[in-house]
Amino acid sequence: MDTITAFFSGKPTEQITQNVLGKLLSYQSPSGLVSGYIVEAEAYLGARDSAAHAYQGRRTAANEALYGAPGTIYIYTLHGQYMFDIAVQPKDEPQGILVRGLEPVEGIDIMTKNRGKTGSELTNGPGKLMSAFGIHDKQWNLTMINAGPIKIDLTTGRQPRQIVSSARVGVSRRGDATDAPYRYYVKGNPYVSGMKKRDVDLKTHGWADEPFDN
DNA sequence: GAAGGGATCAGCT
DNA sequence: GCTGATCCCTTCA
Repeated sequence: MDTITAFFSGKPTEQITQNVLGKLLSYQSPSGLVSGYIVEAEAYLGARDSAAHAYQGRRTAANEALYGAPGTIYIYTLHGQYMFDIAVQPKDEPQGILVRGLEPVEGIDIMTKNRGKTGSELTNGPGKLMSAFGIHDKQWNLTMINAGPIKIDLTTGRQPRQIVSSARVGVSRRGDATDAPYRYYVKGNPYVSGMKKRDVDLKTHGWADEPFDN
């Protein structure tokens, strides 16, 4: 079993979602390399999760990637924005992780140009981070992570000081699972969506290792 | 700096 | 037609 398969299966999706926090997500874009540490993600638990795209086994051309092998990339649009998911659990078990926030590392100049914004506004939301990466289509939907230009580095990365869980964003009036605490984020990181300025830890950005200057 | 509402569009039904 | 796993701008503090 390769490392991607092992990382994205064999344990509860809630746990995998917490494990991706601090991992480096990168994209070798036509304009250059862009990357960032994952600081916020949500778990979607498939057929039994009333907030999930695969609730009650719903399966269409659009959400087919959720049924793929662990590590399959699921890209879909919402309100004209592109969202980035990673399918987890074995093939035909349609669970997934939505990446909602990144702390930029490489290609910050490219992301600034793509977004027309600066600072935490670069990547503090699921549509924003895709826009920052310059991804405006579903070209990589259904492809495997680490097999193409989109990669996740499972061997290095940073350690969150504290992980906070909350209800998922944008899933009001979605049945029993509406209030389930399947959103996880790095406490105090400025690139978490909706993070209030007074809750940001300017010194560490919520990481346990080396401190920041800015 | 918080809150509210319009924009926007692919993928259903 | 209608609906969001959203974003952005405007308004009011």
